Amino acid sequence: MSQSNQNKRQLSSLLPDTVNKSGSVQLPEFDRSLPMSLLRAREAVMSKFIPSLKEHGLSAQQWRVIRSLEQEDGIDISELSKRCYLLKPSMSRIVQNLESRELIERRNVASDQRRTTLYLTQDGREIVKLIAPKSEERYRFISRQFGNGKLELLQELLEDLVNSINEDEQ
Amino acid sequence: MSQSNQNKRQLSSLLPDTVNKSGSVQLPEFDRSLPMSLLRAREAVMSKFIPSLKEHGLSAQQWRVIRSLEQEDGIDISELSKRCYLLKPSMSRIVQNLESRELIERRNVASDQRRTTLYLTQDGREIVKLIAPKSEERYRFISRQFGNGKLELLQELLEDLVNSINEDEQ
DNA sequence: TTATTTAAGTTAACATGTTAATTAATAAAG
DNA sequence: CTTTATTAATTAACATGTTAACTTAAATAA
Repeated sequence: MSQSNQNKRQLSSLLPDTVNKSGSVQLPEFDRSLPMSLLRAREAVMSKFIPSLKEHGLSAQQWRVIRSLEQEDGIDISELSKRCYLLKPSMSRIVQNLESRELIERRNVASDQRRTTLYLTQDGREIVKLIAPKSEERYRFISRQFGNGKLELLQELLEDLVNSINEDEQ
Repeated sequence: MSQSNQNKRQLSSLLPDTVNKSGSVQLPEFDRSLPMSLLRAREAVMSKFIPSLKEHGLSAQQWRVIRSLEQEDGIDISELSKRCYLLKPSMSRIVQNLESRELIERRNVASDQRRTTLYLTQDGREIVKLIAPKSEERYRFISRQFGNGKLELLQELLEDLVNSINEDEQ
Protein backbone atom coordinates (compact mmCIF):
# COMPACT_ATOMS: atom_id res chain seq x y z
CA MET A 1 0.00 0.00 0.00
CA SER A 2 1.16 3.56 -0.48
CA GLN A 3 2.53 5.88 2.15
CA SER A 4 0.25 6.71 5.03
CA ASN A 5 -1.55 9.99 5.21
CA GLN A 6 0.90 12.19 7.08
CA ASN A 7 -0.16 15.63 6.06
CA LYS A 8 -3.45 16.06 7.87
CA ARG A 9 -4.63 19.61 8.20
CA GLN A 10 -7.44 21.13 10.17
CA LEU A 11 -10.81 20.76 8.52
CA SER A 12 -11.37 24.05 6.81
CA SER A 13 -13.92 25.77 4.68
CA LEU A 14 -14.47 23.86 1.48
CA LEU A 15 -15.16 24.67 -2.10
CA PRO A 16 -15.30 28.44 -2.16
CA ASP A 17 -18.21 29.49 -4.34
CA THR A 18 -16.87 32.83 -5.41
CA VAL A 19 -13.55 34.15 -6.57
CA ASN A 20 -11.34 35.46 -3.80
CA LYS A 21 -10.95 39.14 -3.00
CA SER A 22 -8.13 39.64 -5.48
CA GLY A 23 -10.34 38.49 -8.31
CA SER A 24 -8.48 35.26 -9.04
CA VAL A 25 -10.21 31.92 -9.01
CA GLN A 26 -9.15 29.36 -6.52
CA LEU A 27 -9.37 25.65 -6.00
CA PRO A 28 -9.84 24.10 -2.62
CA GLU A 29 -6.64 23.37 -0.81
CA PHE A 30 -5.09 20.44 -2.60
CA ASP A 31 -5.27 18.05 0.33
CA ARG A 32 -8.88 19.03 0.94
CA SER A 33 -10.13 18.36 -2.58
CA LEU A 34 -12.86 15.80 -3.04
CA PRO A 35 -10.81 13.54 -5.33
CA MET A 36 -8.03 13.43 -2.74
CA SER A 37 -10.46 12.72 0.10
CA LEU A 38 -12.01 9.86 -1.84
CA LEU A 39 -8.57 8.53 -2.77
CA ARG A 40 -7.39 8.55 0.84
CA ALA A 41 -10.55 6.90 2.09
CA ARG A 42 -10.36 4.15 -0.47
CA GLU A 43 -6.69 3.50 0.23
CA ALA A 44 -7.37 3.31 3.95
CA VAL A 45 -10.25 0.88 3.44
CA MET A 46 -8.35 -1.25 0.93
CA SER A 47 -5.37 -1.45 3.27
CA LYS A 48 -7.55 -3.61 5.50
CA PHE A 49 -8.47 -6.06 2.77
CA ILE A 50 -5.37 -6.35 0.66
CA PRO A 51 -3.18 -8.34 3.08
CA SER A 52 -5.53 -11.32 3.10
CA LEU A 53 -5.92 -11.14 -0.66
CA LYS A 54 -2.14 -11.19 -1.03
CA GLU A 55 -1.93 -14.25 1.17
CA HIS A 56 -3.76 -16.03 -1.63
CA GLY A 57 -1.83 -14.32 -4.40
CA LEU A 58 -4.74 -12.16 -5.52
CA SER A 59 -4.80 -8.49 -6.40
CA ALA A 60 -7.75 -6.31 -5.51
CA GLN A 61 -8.92 -6.32 -9.12
CA GLN A 62 -8.68 -10.09 -9.40
CA TRP A 63 -10.73 -10.43 -6.23
CA ARG A 64 -13.37 -8.12 -7.65
CA VAL A 65 -13.72 -10.45 -10.61
CA ILE A 66 -13.93 -13.57 -8.47
CA ARG A 67 -16.29 -11.88 -6.06
CA SER A 68 -18.60 -10.82 -8.88
CA LEU A 69 -18.71 -14.34 -10.35
CA GLU A 70 -19.37 -15.76 -6.90
CA GLN A 71 -22.47 -13.60 -6.80
CA GLU A 72 -23.55 -14.48 -10.31
CA ASP A 73 -21.75 -17.10 -12.36
CA GLY A 74 -21.79 -17.39 -16.11
CA ILE A 75 -21.88 -13.78 -17.28
CA ASP A 76 -19.94 -12.56 -20.25
CA ILE A 77 -16.74 -10.55 -20.26
CA SER A 78 -18.35 -7.28 -21.27
CA GLU A 79 -20.98 -7.49 -18.55
CA LEU A 80 -18.38 -8.55 -16.00
CA SER A 81 -16.15 -5.60 -16.85
CA LYS A 82 -19.09 -3.26 -16.29
CA ARG A 83 -19.95 -4.79 -12.93
CA CYS A 84 -16.34 -4.71 -11.77
CA TYR A 85 -15.59 -1.23 -13.11
CA LEU A 86 -12.71 -2.56 -15.12
CA LEU A 87 -11.88 -1.55 -18.66
CA LYS A 88 -12.14 -4.35 -21.20
CA PRO A 89 -8.42 -4.60 -21.98
CA SER A 90 -7.76 -4.84 -18.24
CA MET A 91 -10.50 -7.44 -17.85
CA SER A 92 -9.11 -9.39 -20.77
CA ARG A 93 -5.72 -9.72 -19.08
CA ILE A 94 -7.19 -10.45 -15.64
CA VAL A 95 -9.39 -13.18 -17.10
CA GLN A 96 -6.35 -14.74 -18.77
CA ASN A 97 -4.48 -14.66 -15.49
CA LEU A 98 -7.28 -16.24 -13.46
CA GLU A 99 -7.92 -18.78 -16.21
CA SER A 100 -4.27 -19.81 -16.26
CA ARG A 101 -4.47 -20.35 -12.51
CA GLU A 102 -7.62 -22.42 -13.00
CA LEU A 103 -9.72 -20.24 -10.76
CA ILE A 104 -12.18 -19.45 -13.53
CA GLU A 105 -13.02 -21.03 -16.86
CA ARG A 106 -14.39 -19.78 -20.17
CA ARG A 107 -17.25 -21.20 -22.11
CA ASN A 108 -18.30 -20.17 -25.56
CA VAL A 109 -21.86 -19.06 -26.21
CA ALA A 110 -23.30 -21.29 -28.93
CA SER A 111 -25.75 -18.62 -30.04
CA ASP A 112 -23.14 -15.86 -30.33
CA GLN A 113 -19.57 -16.89 -31.00
CA ARG A 114 -18.27 -13.47 -30.24
CA ARG A 115 -19.18 -13.87 -26.59
CA THR A 116 -17.46 -15.83 -23.83
CA THR A 117 -19.07 -16.58 -20.49
CA LEU A 118 -17.06 -17.06 -17.33
CA TYR A 119 -17.55 -19.44 -14.41
CA LEU A 120 -15.77 -20.00 -11.14
CA THR A 121 -14.05 -23.36 -10.95
CA GLN A 122 -14.06 -25.56 -7.86
CA ASP A 123 -10.71 -24.09 -6.93
CA GLY A 124 -12.19 -20.64 -7.44
CA ARG A 125 -15.00 -21.45 -5.04
CA GLU A 126 -12.53 -22.81 -2.50
CA ILE A 127 -10.51 -19.62 -2.53
CA VAL A 128 -13.69 -17.61 -1.98
CA LYS A 129 -14.42 -19.75 1.08
CA LEU A 130 -10.96 -19.01 2.43
CA ILE A 131 -11.02 -15.27 1.82
CA ALA A 132 -14.63 -14.38 2.49
CA PRO A 133 -14.54 -14.87 6.28
CA LYS A 134 -11.48 -12.65 6.55
CA SER A 135 -13.09 -9.97 4.44
CA GLU A 136 -16.24 -10.29 6.50
CA GLU A 137 -14.22 -9.78 9.67
CA ARG A 138 -12.58 -6.73 8.11
CA TYR A 139 -15.98 -5.24 7.34
CA ARG A 140 -17.07 -5.81 10.93
CA PHE A 141 -13.92 -4.13 12.15
CA ILE A 142 -14.45 -1.10 9.94
CA SER A 143 -18.10 -0.96 10.90
CA ARG A 144 -17.26 -1.10 14.60
CA GLN A 145 -14.50 1.50 14.39
CA PHE A 146 -16.43 3.91 12.24
CA GLY A 147 -20.00 3.21 13.34
CA ASN A 148 -22.75 1.41 11.49
CA GLY A 149 -24.93 4.46 11.24
CA LYS A 150 -22.14 6.58 9.87
CA LEU A 151 -21.29 3.87 7.36
CA GLU A 152 -24.85 3.78 6.06
CA LEU A 153 -24.90 7.54 5.85
CA LEU A 154 -21.58 7.57 3.99
CA GLN A 155 -22.80 4.96 1.51
CA GLU A 156 -25.94 6.96 0.90
CA LEU A 157 -24.00 10.19 0.35
CA LEU A 158 -21.62 8.43 -2.05
CA GLU A 159 -24.56 7.12 -4.04
CA ASP A 160 -26.22 10.53 -4.07
CA LEU A 161 -22.96 12.07 -5.23
CA VAL A 162 -22.67 9.63 -8.13
CA ASN A 163 -26.30 10.16 -9.08
CA SER A 164 -26.06 13.94 -8.92
CA ILE A 165 -22.94 14.00 -11.08
CA ASN A 166 -24.29 11.50 -13.57
CA GLU A 167 -27.72 13.05 -13.98
CA ASP A 168 -26.07 15.95 -15.74
CA GLU A 169 -25.28 13.54 -18.54
CA GLN A 170 -28.80 12.37 -19.11
CA MET B 1 -13.16 7.16 -18.35
CA SER B 2 -14.46 3.70 -17.68
CA GLN B 3 -17.95 2.44 -18.40
CA SER B 4 -20.77 4.18 -16.63
CA ASN B 5 -22.44 2.63 -13.66
CA GLN B 6 -25.26 0.68 -15.28
CA ASN B 7 -26.04 -1.84 -12.62
CA LYS B 8 -27.66 0.26 -9.96
CA ARG B 9 -29.65 -1.65 -7.42
CA GLN B 10 -32.00 -0.56 -4.73
CA LEU B 11 -30.28 0.61 -1.58
CA SER B 12 -30.37 -2.37 0.70
CA SER B 13 -29.27 -3.36 4.13
CA LEU B 14 -25.55 -3.04 4.49
CA LEU B 15 -22.78 -4.83 6.28
CA PRO B 16 -24.54 -7.60 8.17
CA ASP B 17 -23.02 -7.81 11.62
CA THR B 18 -23.82 -11.42 12.29
CA VAL B 19 -23.57 -14.64 10.38
CA ASN B 20 -26.65 -15.51 8.40
CA LYS B 21 -29.17 -18.10 9.52
CA SER B 22 -27.33 -20.99 7.94
CA GLY B 23 -24.27 -20.18 9.97
CA SER B 24 -22.06 -19.07 7.10
CA VAL B 25 -20.46 -15.66 7.02
CA GLN B 26 -21.38 -13.28 4.28
CA LEU B 27 -20.04 -10.18 2.64
CA PRO B 28 -22.21 -7.29 1.60
CA GLU B 29 -23.53 -7.52 -1.91
CA PHE B 30 -20.58 -6.87 -4.19
CA ASP B 31 -21.95 -3.69 -5.71
CA ARG B 32 -22.83 -2.37 -2.27
CA SER B 33 -19.40 -2.84 -0.73
CA LEU B 34 -17.60 0.20 0.59
CA PRO B 35 -14.58 -0.16 -1.71
CA MET B 36 -16.89 -0.28 -4.73
CA SER B 37 -18.90 2.71 -3.53
CA LEU B 38 -15.74 4.73 -3.04
CA LEU B 39 -14.41 3.62 -6.43
CA ARG B 40 -17.62 4.65 -8.22
CA ALA B 41 -17.75 7.98 -6.45
CA ARG B 42 -14.18 8.82 -7.33
CA GLU B 43 -14.64 7.80 -10.96
CA ALA B 44 -17.76 9.93 -11.24
CA VAL B 45 -15.99 12.93 -9.72
CA MET B 46 -12.85 12.46 -11.79
CA SER B 47 -14.89 12.19 -14.97
CA LYS B 48 -15.70 15.88 -14.53
CA PHE B 49 -12.08 16.95 -14.24
CA ILE B 50 -10.22 14.69 -16.62
CA PRO B 51 -11.42 16.19 -19.93
CA SER B 52 -9.88 19.57 -19.21
CA LEU B 53 -6.68 17.96 -18.00
CA LYS B 54 -6.49 15.97 -21.22
CA GLU B 55 -6.89 19.15 -23.27
CA HIS B 56 -3.52 20.10 -21.84
CA GLY B 57 -2.02 16.64 -22.17
CA LEU B 58 -2.00 15.97 -18.44
CA SER B 59 -3.03 12.87 -16.56
CA ALA B 60 -4.77 13.08 -13.23
CA GLN B 61 -1.58 12.04 -11.43
CA GLN B 62 0.51 14.63 -13.26
CA TRP B 63 -2.00 17.31 -12.31
CA ARG B 64 -1.79 16.24 -8.68
CA VAL B 65 1.95 16.85 -8.78
CA ILE B 66 1.64 20.23 -10.46
CA ARG B 67 -1.20 21.20 -8.16
CA SER B 68 0.82 20.31 -5.09
CA LEU B 69 3.84 22.35 -6.25
CA GLU B 70 1.55 25.26 -7.05
CA GLN B 71 0.53 25.22 -3.42
CA GLU B 72 4.05 24.85 -2.12
CA ASP B 73 7.07 25.04 -4.41
CA GLY B 74 10.47 23.60 -3.71
CA ILE B 75 9.72 20.43 -1.78
CA ASP B 76 11.64 17.24 -2.25
CA ILE B 77 10.54 14.15 -4.15
CA SER B 78 9.88 12.06 -1.08
CA GLU B 79 7.72 14.70 0.53
CA LEU B 80 5.90 15.35 -2.74
CA SER B 81 5.12 11.65 -3.17
CA LYS B 82 3.59 11.60 0.30
CA ARG B 83 1.45 14.66 -0.35
CA CYS B 84 0.27 13.33 -3.69
CA TYR B 85 -0.32 9.75 -2.50
CA LEU B 86 1.97 8.45 -5.17
CA LEU B 87 4.54 5.72 -4.70
CA LYS B 88 8.12 6.82 -5.17
CA PRO B 89 8.76 4.83 -8.38
CA SER B 90 5.59 6.34 -9.83
CA MET B 91 6.64 9.81 -8.69
CA SER B 92 10.09 9.29 -10.16
CA ARG B 93 8.63 8.61 -13.61
CA ILE B 94 6.07 11.40 -13.39
CA VAL B 95 8.74 13.89 -12.39
CA GLN B 96 10.85 12.80 -15.35
CA ASN B 97 7.90 13.27 -17.66
CA LEU B 98 7.02 16.74 -16.37
CA GLU B 99 10.68 17.74 -16.37
CA SER B 100 11.11 16.67 -19.99
CA ARG B 101 8.12 18.85 -20.87
CA GLU B 102 9.68 21.74 -18.96
CA LEU B 103 6.73 22.14 -16.63
CA ILE B 104 8.87 21.53 -13.55
CA GLU B 105 12.56 21.67 -12.81
CA ARG B 106 14.87 19.93 -10.34
CA ARG B 107 17.37 21.54 -8.06
CA ASN B 108 19.92 19.73 -5.96
CA VAL B 109 20.11 20.38 -2.21
CA ALA B 110 23.63 21.50 -1.41
CA SER B 111 23.38 20.34 2.18
CA ASP B 112 22.12 16.85 1.31
CA GLN B 113 23.05 15.50 -2.07
CA ARG B 114 20.62 12.65 -1.81
CA ARG B 115 17.72 15.06 -2.09
CA THR B 116 16.26 16.87 -5.08
CA THR B 117 13.77 19.72 -4.76
CA LEU B 118 11.19 20.49 -7.41
CA TYR B 119 9.83 23.80 -8.68
CA LEU B 120 7.19 24.79 -11.18
CA THR B 121 8.62 26.53 -14.23
CA GLN B 122 7.00 29.55 -15.87
CA ASP B 123 5.32 27.18 -18.30
CA GLY B 124 4.16 25.11 -15.36
CA ARG B 125 2.57 28.20 -13.81
CA GLU B 126 0.94 29.11 -17.11
CA ILE B 127 -0.69 25.71 -17.40
CA VAL B 128 -2.02 26.03 -13.86
CA LYS B 129 -3.61 29.36 -14.84
CA LEU B 130 -5.28 27.69 -17.81
CA ILE B 131 -6.60 24.67 -15.95
CA ALA B 132 -7.48 26.09 -12.56
CA PRO B 133 -10.55 28.09 -13.67
CA LYS B 134 -11.99 25.03 -15.39
CA SER B 135 -11.42 22.89 -12.33
CA GLU B 136 -12.93 25.60 -10.19
CA GLU B 137 -16.02 25.63 -12.39
CA ARG B 138 -16.23 21.85 -12.12
CA TYR B 139 -16.13 22.08 -8.33
CA ARG B 140 -18.93 24.64 -8.40
CA PHE B 141 -20.95 22.35 -10.62
CA ILE B 142 -20.50 19.37 -8.32
CA SER B 143 -21.24 21.50 -5.30
CA ARG B 144 -24.45 22.83 -6.88
CA GLN B 145 -25.64 19.43 -8.05
CA PHE B 146 -24.86 17.65 -4.82
CA GLY B 147 -25.31 20.42 -2.26
CA ASN B 148 -22.70 22.31 -0.29
CA GLY B 149 -23.90 20.98 3.03
CA LYS B 150 -23.87 17.42 1.84
CA LEU B 151 -20.40 17.90 0.43
CA GLU B 152 -19.06 19.15 3.74
CA LEU B 153 -20.73 16.26 5.53
CA LEU B 154 -19.27 13.78 3.04
CA GLN B 155 -15.78 15.21 3.44
CA GLU B 156 -16.11 15.00 7.20
CA LEU B 157 -17.28 11.38 7.08
CA LEU B 158 -14.45 10.45 4.73
CA GLU B 159 -11.95 12.01 7.11
CA ASP B 160 -13.52 10.24 10.10
CA LEU B 161 -13.40 6.97 8.18
CA VAL B 162 -9.69 7.36 7.45
CA ASN B 163 -8.99 8.33 11.05
CA SER B 164 -10.99 5.45 12.49
CA ILE B 165 -9.27 2.91 10.25
CA ASN B 166 -5.81 4.31 10.84
CA GLU B 167 -6.06 4.64 14.60
CA ASP B 168 -6.04 0.88 14.81
CA GLU B 169 -2.47 1.04 13.61
CA GLN B 170 -1.20 3.41 16.25
C1' DT C 1 38.09 7.14 12.39
C1' DT C 2 35.82 3.20 10.63
C1' DA C 3 31.89 0.26 10.09
C1' DT C 4 27.06 -0.20 9.90
C1' DT C 5 22.52 1.45 9.25
C1' DT C 6 19.27 4.46 7.26
C1' DA C 7 17.58 7.52 3.65
C1' DA C 8 16.63 9.53 -1.21
C1' DG C 9 15.77 8.36 -5.43
C1' DT C 10 16.11 5.28 -9.52
C1' DT C 11 15.46 1.06 -12.08
C1' DA C 12 13.54 -3.54 -13.21
C1' DA C 13 9.72 -6.30 -13.65
C1' DC C 14 5.06 -7.24 -13.69
C1' DA C 15 -0.07 -5.85 -13.05
C1' DT C 16 -3.56 -2.68 -14.23
C1' DG C 17 -5.44 1.93 -16.31
C1' DT C 18 -6.14 3.92 -20.71
C1' DT C 19 -6.62 4.84 -25.75
C1' DA C 20 -6.52 3.19 -30.32
C1' DA C 21 -6.46 -0.45 -33.54
C1' DT C 22 -7.61 -5.00 -34.93
C1' DT C 23 -10.16 -9.44 -35.83
C1' DA C 24 -14.17 -12.20 -36.03
C1' DA C 25 -19.03 -12.50 -35.55
C1' DT C 26 -23.60 -10.62 -35.63
C1' DA C 27 -27.16 -7.23 -36.89
C1' DA C 28 -29.04 -3.98 -39.96
C1' DA C 29 -29.87 -2.03 -44.42
C1' DG C 30 -30.72 -2.38 -49.24
C1' DC D 1 -28.73 -12.55 -50.58
C1' DT D 2 -25.11 -9.08 -50.41
C1' DT D 3 -23.14 -5.18 -48.35
C1' DT D 4 -22.45 -2.16 -44.53
C1' DA D 5 -22.51 -1.10 -39.67
C1' DT D 6 -22.08 -2.55 -35.07
C1' DT D 7 -20.47 -5.47 -31.35
C1' DA D 8 -17.37 -8.67 -28.33
C1' DA D 9 -13.05 -9.34 -27.19
C1' DT D 10 -8.09 -9.07 -27.89
C1' DT D 11 -3.75 -6.78 -28.68
C1' DA D 12 -0.40 -2.93 -28.87
C1' DA D 13 1.55 0.81 -26.71
C1' DC D 14 2.25 3.82 -23.09
C1' DA D 15 1.26 5.59 -18.14
C1' DT D 16 0.85 4.44 -13.43
C1' DG D 17 0.46 1.01 -9.28
C1' DT D 18 3.34 -2.08 -6.83
C1' DT D 19 7.28 -4.78 -4.94
C1' DA D 20 12.04 -5.66 -4.80
C1' DA D 21 16.58 -4.44 -5.71
C1' DC D 22 20.02 -1.18 -6.47
C1' DT D 23 23.19 3.06 -6.11
C1' DT D 24 24.73 6.94 -3.76
C1' DA D 25 24.80 9.85 0.30
C1' DA D 26 24.12 10.84 5.05
C1' DA D 27 23.52 9.49 9.86
C1' DT D 28 24.52 6.56 13.56
C1' DA D 29 27.15 3.25 16.22
C1' DA D 30 31.33 1.31 17.72
